[in-house]
Amino acid sequence: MKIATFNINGIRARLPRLLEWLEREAPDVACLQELKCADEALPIADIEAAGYGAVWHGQKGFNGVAILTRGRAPDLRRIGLPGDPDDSHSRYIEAEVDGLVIASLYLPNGNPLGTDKFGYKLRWMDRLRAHAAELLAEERTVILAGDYNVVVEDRDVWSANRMAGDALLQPETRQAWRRLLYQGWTDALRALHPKEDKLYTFWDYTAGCWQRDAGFRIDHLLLSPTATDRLQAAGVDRWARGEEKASDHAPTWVILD
DNA sequence: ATGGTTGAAGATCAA
Repeated sequence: MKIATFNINGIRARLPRLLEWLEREAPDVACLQELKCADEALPIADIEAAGYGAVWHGQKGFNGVAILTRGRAPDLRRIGLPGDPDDSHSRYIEAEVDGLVIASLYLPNGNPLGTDKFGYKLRWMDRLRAHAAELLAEERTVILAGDYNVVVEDRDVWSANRMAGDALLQPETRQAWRRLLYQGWTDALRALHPKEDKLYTFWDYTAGCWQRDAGFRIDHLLLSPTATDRLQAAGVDRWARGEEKASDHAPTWVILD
């Protein structure tokens, strides 16, 4: 069973890229982020024609998350993280698929530092950790997949020095990541590629970042203990980033037996 | 030196 996460950066502008990737890689589950469209504007007919069902939480202009499943629609479990009824951002959706609990999440970027955007990021991470603890307490097989906007280690970015002032690699950001992981989650890509220094999943559009492989590893799949027991493979579909009119992220995936 | 690019909205913001 192949489960992927893909920050699509505008599902309408990127629809040909999405359909091409679904056909070529045939993921059983595709967690999407940055739909950048309202609920009613999602091109569901095209997705269904490609053989996928979906649940989604859109938002006009920015954010927006979805879970696509091959053959049929997933069973929706939750839209939005608990803990802040005033949070209007569409950044979390959770569904059940073949006995697995799967979440598609778009963690706040948090830039620039010195604004409430960074505080919002850290508060959102607190809420994610609280909800993740509840999922583990259910003893279900869980995959938390998405754009975490967290550079876990210095080697997960092309230049930690040049990016030192970025919200993605602040000590507070990494501390919040570790608090989440130490509940018992496994960072699937890193677990299967412990020595690989360029497991990048994102390359900025500017300054020739893609051409000189100046990337970031920020799209992650966190696996619960019983999901980790089933982990067979993990990777990044780098080819997708090199296509015309590509998203700035590449699809990132795991295979469970 | 505060650059560079993209999408969606709309004459700017978020990334």
